[in-house]
Amino acid sequence: MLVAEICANVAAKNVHETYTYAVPDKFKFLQRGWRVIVPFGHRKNIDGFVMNVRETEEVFDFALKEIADVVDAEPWFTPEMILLSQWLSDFYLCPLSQSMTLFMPGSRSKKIKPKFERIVKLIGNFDEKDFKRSPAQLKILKLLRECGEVSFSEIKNSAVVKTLAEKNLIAVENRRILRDSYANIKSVAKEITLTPEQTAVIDTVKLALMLKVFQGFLLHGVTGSGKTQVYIELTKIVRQIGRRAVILVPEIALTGQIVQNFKAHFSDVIVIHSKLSVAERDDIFYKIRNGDAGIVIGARSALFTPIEDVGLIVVDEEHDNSYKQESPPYYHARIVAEEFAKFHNAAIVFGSATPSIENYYRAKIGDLKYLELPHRILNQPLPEIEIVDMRAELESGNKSVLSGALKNLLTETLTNHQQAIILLNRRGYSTFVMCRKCGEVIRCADCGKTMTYHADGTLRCHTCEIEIEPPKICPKCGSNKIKYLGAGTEKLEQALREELPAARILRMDRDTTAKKLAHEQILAAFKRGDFDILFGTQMVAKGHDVQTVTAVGILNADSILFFPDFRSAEQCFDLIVQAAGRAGRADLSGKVIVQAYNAEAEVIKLACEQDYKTFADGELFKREFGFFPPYSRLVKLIFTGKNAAKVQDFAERIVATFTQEIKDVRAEIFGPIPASVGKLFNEFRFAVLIKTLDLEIVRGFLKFYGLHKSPDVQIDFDPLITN
DNA sequence: GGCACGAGCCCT
DNA sequence: GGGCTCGTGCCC
Repeated sequence: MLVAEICANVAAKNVHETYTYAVPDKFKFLQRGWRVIVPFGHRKNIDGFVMNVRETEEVFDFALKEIADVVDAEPWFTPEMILLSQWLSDFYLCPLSQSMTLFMPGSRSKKIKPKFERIVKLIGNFDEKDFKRSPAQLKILKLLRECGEVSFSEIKNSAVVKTLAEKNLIAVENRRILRDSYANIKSVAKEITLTPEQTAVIDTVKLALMLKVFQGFLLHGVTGSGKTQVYIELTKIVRQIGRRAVILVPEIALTGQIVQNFKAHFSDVIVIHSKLSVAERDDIFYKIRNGDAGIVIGARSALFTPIEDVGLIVVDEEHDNSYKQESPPYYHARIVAEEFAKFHNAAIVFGSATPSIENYYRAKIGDLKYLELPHRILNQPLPEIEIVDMRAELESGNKSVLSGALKNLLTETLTNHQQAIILLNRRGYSTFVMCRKCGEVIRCADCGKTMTYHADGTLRCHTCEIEIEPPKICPKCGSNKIKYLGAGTEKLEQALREELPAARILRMDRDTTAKKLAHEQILAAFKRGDFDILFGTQMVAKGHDVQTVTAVGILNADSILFFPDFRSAEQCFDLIVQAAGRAGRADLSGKVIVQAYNAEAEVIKLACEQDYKTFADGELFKREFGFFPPYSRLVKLIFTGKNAAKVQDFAERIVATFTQEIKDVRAEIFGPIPASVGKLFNEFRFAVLIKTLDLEIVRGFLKFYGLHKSPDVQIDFDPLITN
């Protein structure tokens, strides 16, 4: 009897095992990797993934059910996809179905109808004089002689097509249309002379590419040092030896530029993004499976395609937090990408102007090979940075969000017909609403975070997206002394309009980019020169390269430092250096104004000097002392439930048990404390943090107590924030 | 996740 | 005794 081990794709944390099903004769072609439909429990139509097929005489002590149907016409999962799924499930303690579902972006298995187009083609020879009395036929034949082939829908006369087909002069065939929303991006490769630094970097990685072995590199290149060109040259090498490349970027919407650059050099670039429709995704996977994609570019999800024989994987802007998935299984694309590279015997290049402290450390101890691009291309200097102390500004009577120095810089920029970028990392108008009498701050009734006032007159919670009317009197003391404090991007907008009325300004934050292509449209308009000042949240500081930007303003540069977290200094440093890096990238020199209340903070100073190594070494010293990554690995547990006391009690018992059992390795456990999002969807949340030298022991503990199967516990390996 | 099953508890 | 909720275990 032929049976199959099936991974049932149910969204249940506690279904980790595979199930045995009978394979009916009509499906005896099934193999590992196929997607099927199976009955499961009381449900008739569950997606299943075939993990194994075998012949057996075994007698089962339960009634075997039969596989009901198959989903596709070929296996969906390649061997590499299954290996990576299994690795994810072992590392992150998630059900296999969950990690395998990552390889089906968009949705569950669906029988997608491929889109076909009817094409009319010329297949025979004809003589024009034979068609004197059939002008309609002649017209079509001439059209086809000119164009080769034409879409059926363009020829409105189907009767004539039929006649010509019967004469064997033309053929009508169905061709699969591959939907690709990035198909229209085209540009021309510019002739580029590589700098000696770029050449040296390329030569080093080339060795690993030629050897077809796994090796990790950290490419530390200052902003504007030409990292993208390095990626392109490496991709050329890997394509020459017949292997493929995967290029990961933090957020595809903000990096249209890299797509453009690659498309200028290569004809077989595929772009993956999370907003792919199921149909688009199927078409793209089909192309990749056929081997028609030599280069896959995309965000995290670009790791989860059927691509084979990959020789190079690039993680661009590797320090970026969007590489961390903030929903189960909470994977970090930086970690997964490296595993992916190992399975493919590929080289992996982590690139950044501000490498993550983790990877900087690995480069220091030789775990990654360190490559450096310390200068901008064309020897353009790094921008000049000035720190403005906003407390002094306030004392001198300037209450605006714009300091005098920034206002002067912007005025000068406008006069010179150049462009400016301003970063303010809070959206909305006022970032909090407070009663001046009793000090009460309006908080979200659901999660307890401070609510933000928006210019449209609403108070919003940026975590739960709850919207309320701002209260006229204080809900606590009844006073009417309600004050709107703290500046967001909307208030900045108002200040710019009032103080620089001639400037054409453009806001970019989550509120103005809600639509699918809004990011690209905003950046394109700014690049065309339709606007003088682009301002908004940190998305204005990411990756893009606008040649005429000479001025950058960073407001509330130190605001991150008020969130006490072991990574806040790193975040602050990255933000300043990355934002400053947008200035003066072509032959125009750049100037940057950094506004801060805590202007003498060491991080601000080092960031303004762009002294990465001093900063990173100091950070390493602090982290070693505090037993934080890279000197430990973190595991965060979030316990949830409707009854706060019960949740806390359970978490406390787990912490006590851990403390007792895990004595012989260096591991520390902290908490429970109310999580940073203390309440969500009407459930209370408590955080527990584990620091360890040995993740395997922690995994063993979590598994022994079944925490990975509990719907009330979320496990986050390598969390971004600790609570 | 979704459902069946059984323990515990209240009702007239 | 019947019917309700809630916690628990299983799904091949």
